[in-house]
Amino acid sequence: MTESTARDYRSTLNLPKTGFAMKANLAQAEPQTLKAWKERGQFESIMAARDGAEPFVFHDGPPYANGNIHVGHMLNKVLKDLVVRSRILEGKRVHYVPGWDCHGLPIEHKVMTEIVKGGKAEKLETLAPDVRRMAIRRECAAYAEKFIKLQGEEMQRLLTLADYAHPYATMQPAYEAATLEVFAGMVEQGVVYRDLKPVHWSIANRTALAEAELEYEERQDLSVYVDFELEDREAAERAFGCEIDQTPCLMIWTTTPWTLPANLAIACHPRYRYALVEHDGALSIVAAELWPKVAATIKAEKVRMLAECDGAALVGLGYRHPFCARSGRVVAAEYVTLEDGTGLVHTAPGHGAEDYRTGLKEGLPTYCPVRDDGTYDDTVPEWLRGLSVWDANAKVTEHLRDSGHLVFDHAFTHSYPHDWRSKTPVIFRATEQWFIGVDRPVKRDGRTLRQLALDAVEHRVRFVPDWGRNRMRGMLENRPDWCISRQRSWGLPIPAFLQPDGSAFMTAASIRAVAAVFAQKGSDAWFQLSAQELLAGYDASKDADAPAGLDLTTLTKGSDIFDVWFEAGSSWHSVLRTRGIGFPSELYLEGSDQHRGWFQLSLLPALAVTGEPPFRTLLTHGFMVDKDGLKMSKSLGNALDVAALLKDYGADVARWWVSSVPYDGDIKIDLEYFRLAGESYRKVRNTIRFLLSNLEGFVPGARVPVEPASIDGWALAELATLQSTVRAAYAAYDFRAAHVAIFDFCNETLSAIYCAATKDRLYCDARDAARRRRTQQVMHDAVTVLCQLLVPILPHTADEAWSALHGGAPGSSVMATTHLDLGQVARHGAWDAAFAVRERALKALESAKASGIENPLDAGVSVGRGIDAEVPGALDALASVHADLADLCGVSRVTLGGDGGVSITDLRNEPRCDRSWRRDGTVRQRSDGGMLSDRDAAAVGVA
RNA sequence: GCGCCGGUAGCUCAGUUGGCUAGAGCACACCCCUGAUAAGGGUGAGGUCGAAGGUUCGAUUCCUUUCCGGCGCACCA
Repeated sequence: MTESTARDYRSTLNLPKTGFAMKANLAQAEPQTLKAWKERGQFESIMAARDGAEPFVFHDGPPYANGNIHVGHMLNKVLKDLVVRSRILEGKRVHYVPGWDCHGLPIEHKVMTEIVKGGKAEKLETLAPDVRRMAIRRECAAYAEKFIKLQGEEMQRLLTLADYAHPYATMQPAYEAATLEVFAGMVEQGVVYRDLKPVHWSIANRTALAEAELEYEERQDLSVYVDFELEDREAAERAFGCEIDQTPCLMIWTTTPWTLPANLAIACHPRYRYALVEHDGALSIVAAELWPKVAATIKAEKVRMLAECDGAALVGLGYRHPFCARSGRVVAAEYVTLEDGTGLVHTAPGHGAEDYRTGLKEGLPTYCPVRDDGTYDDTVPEWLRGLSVWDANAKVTEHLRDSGHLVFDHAFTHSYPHDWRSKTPVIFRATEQWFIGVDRPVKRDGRTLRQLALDAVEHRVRFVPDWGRNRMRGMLENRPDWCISRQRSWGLPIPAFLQPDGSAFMTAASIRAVAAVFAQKGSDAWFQLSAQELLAGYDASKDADAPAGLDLTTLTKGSDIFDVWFEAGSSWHSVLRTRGIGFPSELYLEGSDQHRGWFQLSLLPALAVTGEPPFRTLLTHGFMVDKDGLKMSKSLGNALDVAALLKDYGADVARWWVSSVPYDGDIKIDLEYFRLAGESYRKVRNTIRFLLSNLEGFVPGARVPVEPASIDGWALAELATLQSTVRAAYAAYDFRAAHVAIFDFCNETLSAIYCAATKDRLYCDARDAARRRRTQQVMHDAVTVLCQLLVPILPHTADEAWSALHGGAPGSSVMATTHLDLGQVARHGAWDAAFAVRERALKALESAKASGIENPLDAGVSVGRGIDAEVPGALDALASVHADLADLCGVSRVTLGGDGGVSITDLRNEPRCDRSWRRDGTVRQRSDGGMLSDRDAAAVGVA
């Protein structure tokens, strides 16, 4: 029995064999899979297979149709796909429609930049407004179309499953019409109104500008320190708690003297200290901390600080406007800082964003005496009327100097916004805008949108993670009215008309009439048809809301468009209801920035129009940061390219990584993580490959019975547990838990334990031995279940394995199946004891290596009564699973009995089976001359 | 500046209502197998749980402060 005489039985073994390759080659294979899916009409056939099934309504938030997709899109789209696919496997019908946000400034700005670069801007200016807008819109539409196509392909390359043949786009006529229907509903509910709001205004182009159209340049302005005299000296005495012999003044600082005619209030910080100071005989109030700086700036010589008080004490004091016949009062504002100025802020609600908010809060009018050409109207003192605001700076300053209100003036250089096209400085000017009022009662039930939204967030919407509720509640409590109008070309027109007296005409019925036109011709119709043509379907006599004396022939079209968020925020109607998919949606899933964005701006219209929140669950994910926790950005150079990732690792590995990530909070992303994900993917792949390679020749038919006391029974019970764990994890959107459970099952339960333990029987038992068939049955079940549990994460690999499992049959897809019903799987109680033995045996084997027993098959394990001290009742329990105990420990045999605990016996002196390499006590020379164990002799068919 | 979230082994993460020697995977070290082989298996070494206070018999877990990072909001009169 030396090595030279050992016979080679290799050819008699059932060695693993499969066409399922070890190397996945995803970058090459996935595009082909994708092509095959498309040719087969995978999405359509899955929808057909789920025809009549219970729907799971899930709705895609539209990304902006601009640029290539980035890792943030990848995360978002893959997470969504995990939901789509896992619900389909549960038998649900998921009609998931991908969408794009098309309108808006980023595209218009990009297109305008091209036009300016191409030298076509001047020509554009010569066109009539509608013609010019159409020219811009055509370019924008083409741009959006291009990126919808590009991004759609990139998203499909991620192997996401959706109705890509029929996406929604906010610029589609049907979508636009549906958006107007939502708007009509809101008008009907009485929450839409028109009011003044300050915006960046280009005097040169007489148009409002968005932040992105501003260029900040250095500019020299006149900065002035101005005294506003208090109305009531006694009130000042009370505030400072001392006697004052002359009426003090509030000293403000501004770099825009031209806004002083619109001054309605002076803001102070309620918690700062303010000082009453005497300077060269005058008495002023400024922030205590700033006084030394101010005193130096205004070159005051004789200064004296008389008293101090908190800003809160000043609030409510009245003052006289230095040159307008009215008074103002002191208000509190948290935004007041001590960096510049005097700590008292000149407030003109018609000329500043923060001033405007303060004005709203304090009930001040949004007063703006400046007309669209930058000149004052007739509400200002006569000496200013008709004057340009730029000329007014000097004039106002002179006037203040003459009246003794000017404390100091000097030239001041600062960064100031300019119109990017005309390069002229812009001003803040209040203009008429459309708003959705969150504190106006909704006609249907009398509560306001804010109340409805807070109630929905509190009681009617589930948040994943839960803290999203707090966050959204906070935002809803504080949000101002929603300004929905923009003064741009690339967007959905607000279908308002102007009457000859300048008032707006727009009713629910008139909006619906325009919507019908848009449904046919798209919103371009607004620029191509006359007001009368647009309202052809409108009958004022049937419209109870029509204003008295309405004459349609005198109407002209308004020129505002919607805030793009209104369009996206209408998708619950424009897509879900219009397409009959279902309402409300079970789930909206976006980045946590959408608490303020899409979530909130979908919630408000839906509540106004239907009284229902458009979603039952809001799931948010965090943002990608680099491995040091810093934000991804092109300028930092730490951004990863999706196309490169797919080329290097493939979509399945990328998805495997996404599924492993705890998505609330920041998500660290780095190339290294993809390499690691690739390795753990390979582990799962190889495990499946091993299972498949041992199923060759196994014909699934009548189920082979699986005894709970066998290792196969144990594995089947583990499989059943895995299945329910992973399904529950998917149901709870806990993809990471699903990922970890699947990985641990493949790595530990299967690869380290079950596959290792069953190798011997798979290779050495007779091909059709009952024991081998039983193991194959469980392995077949395992591949089936794993494919189904994995397909949401690894759609390509799962289908590849599925095809291998079914004899390479092309055209079959796991996605067409529902989870295998494993039935009631009994769990035998003896396995806990068996694994306790295994753990001790492995440790003992490790130390036995020192005494020369290096191969576990050269060892036996004996388990005595001693084990009961550590694991009560173990020895008796082990008797029932004795048959598979040696395989479980990887040794040649296990003997039970005696007094010891778990110990290793050296079997190197016993004969070794030439075929199975085991020393199980039955090995002897057989009729063919080989040394074989009983089992192997029978398998080979020798006596 | 304000609101929300996170900071546990080299890395990615678990740690239920405060309580047995703080867990897992990867990576690492050593070893085995060579009939899953550009595979597989075993054993082991890694942590003052961001920092500082406090409550408690006891705190990674509760409270306060602080530092670092992210998202959102606001701001530069």
